Amino acid sequence: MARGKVQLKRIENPVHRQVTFCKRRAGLLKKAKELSVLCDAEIGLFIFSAHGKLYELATKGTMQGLIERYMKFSRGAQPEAAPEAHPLLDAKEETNMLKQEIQTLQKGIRHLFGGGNKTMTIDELQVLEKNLETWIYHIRSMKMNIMLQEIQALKDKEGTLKAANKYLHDKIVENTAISNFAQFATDTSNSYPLIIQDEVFQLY
Amino acid sequence: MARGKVQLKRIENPVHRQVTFCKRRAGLLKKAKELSVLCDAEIGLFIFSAHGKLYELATKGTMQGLIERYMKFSRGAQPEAAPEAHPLLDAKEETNMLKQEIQTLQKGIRHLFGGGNKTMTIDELQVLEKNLETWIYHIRSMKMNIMLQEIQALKDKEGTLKAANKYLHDKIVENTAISNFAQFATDTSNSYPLIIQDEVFQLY
DNA sequence: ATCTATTCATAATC
DNA sequence: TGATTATGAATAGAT
Repeated sequence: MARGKVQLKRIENPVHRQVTFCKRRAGLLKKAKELSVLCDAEIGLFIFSAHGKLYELATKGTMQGLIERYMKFSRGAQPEAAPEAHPLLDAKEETNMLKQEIQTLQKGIRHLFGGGNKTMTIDELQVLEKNLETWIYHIRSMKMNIMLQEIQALKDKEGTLKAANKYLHDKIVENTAISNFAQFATDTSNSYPLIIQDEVFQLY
Repeated sequence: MARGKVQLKRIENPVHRQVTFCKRRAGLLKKAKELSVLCDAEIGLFIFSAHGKLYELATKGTMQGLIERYMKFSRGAQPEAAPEAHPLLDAKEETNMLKQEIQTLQKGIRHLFGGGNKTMTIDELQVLEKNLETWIYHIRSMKMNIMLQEIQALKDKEGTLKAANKYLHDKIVENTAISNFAQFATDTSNSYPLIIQDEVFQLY
């Protein structure tokens, strides 16, 4: 924020990191108190430093009380489903946070594909590369999830089919035994196939 | 903070209070995230608005996990006041994390590609992943090029400096030989250094 | 810790 | 609400 724009990544120099941690921690606690006073809000905040030290703020009563209130609140909204709802997170905030990243990405993409004439610095490229790697990671997670779901669905379907198959097979054996008792146990090479094509069953 | 110094007391005008609450809440959450990223800290933050709405941030894992850590930390040996929900926590935690990741990803992609609201299929993801890999490849090439250029520039500069250095060294030897012929070839240990600091030459 | 040049956040305004 | 802008705050880097 001063004398140099901040990079939104872990500060590698441990001295700088510690100093920044002290300063920003103080700033954050101050801001939290201000918000609580100005707007009549209850705020619970705890910060674990990288080395495990705890700093906390509870603007009303104790942290315990606030945590209990939090528990009650978030339990209430626990039951599953509601896939398209965005109950807690302010979508706008998240969007704004993403905007900066996306701007960098778009700048990069424009440069790569749109003939943008502005040169990117190596730092910008570094940021862009890191973002892309993150995106790929997310995408791979999503793909993995989708594939796992599909596998599960296929397994379920397989189970259903096998059950139906067995049922039909039994039925056929039974019918065959009744209608043509003479052939019983003489020729299995022409028996109905154990595996039946999926298309036979219109499951859905 | 702007256009008027802030009074550290509850804002009485409800409209102003609401507006300020929104803005400062966003700012506080942002600052908390920044601190967490920059300084490698874990932060839990929850805000109850005056009307009871909850806003929360957990920088690592879930708020549940952070609260548990907080509990352990702040009261090492007290009886459990939160008896609920120990067994399922891990699975739920993982699920919640994935959901959040996916939501973030979807929002980001929506923005990245111009605001389409569609959910992505696995094929689309495949395409996206491939594109991202291509972009990363391009970016790495660009970085490589820039670095190679810089290396070449440095080599050029080195060459220039060495040439200048040699020229000056020759000059000095020549002058020494002329002005103090008696010392010629008698004591080389005090001769001028072959390597001269870069600062001597103001090349630009 | 203190100082200062900058960037950032945001109160007021539209 | 969503922008815009002027200004106060926060703070990165230097001392």
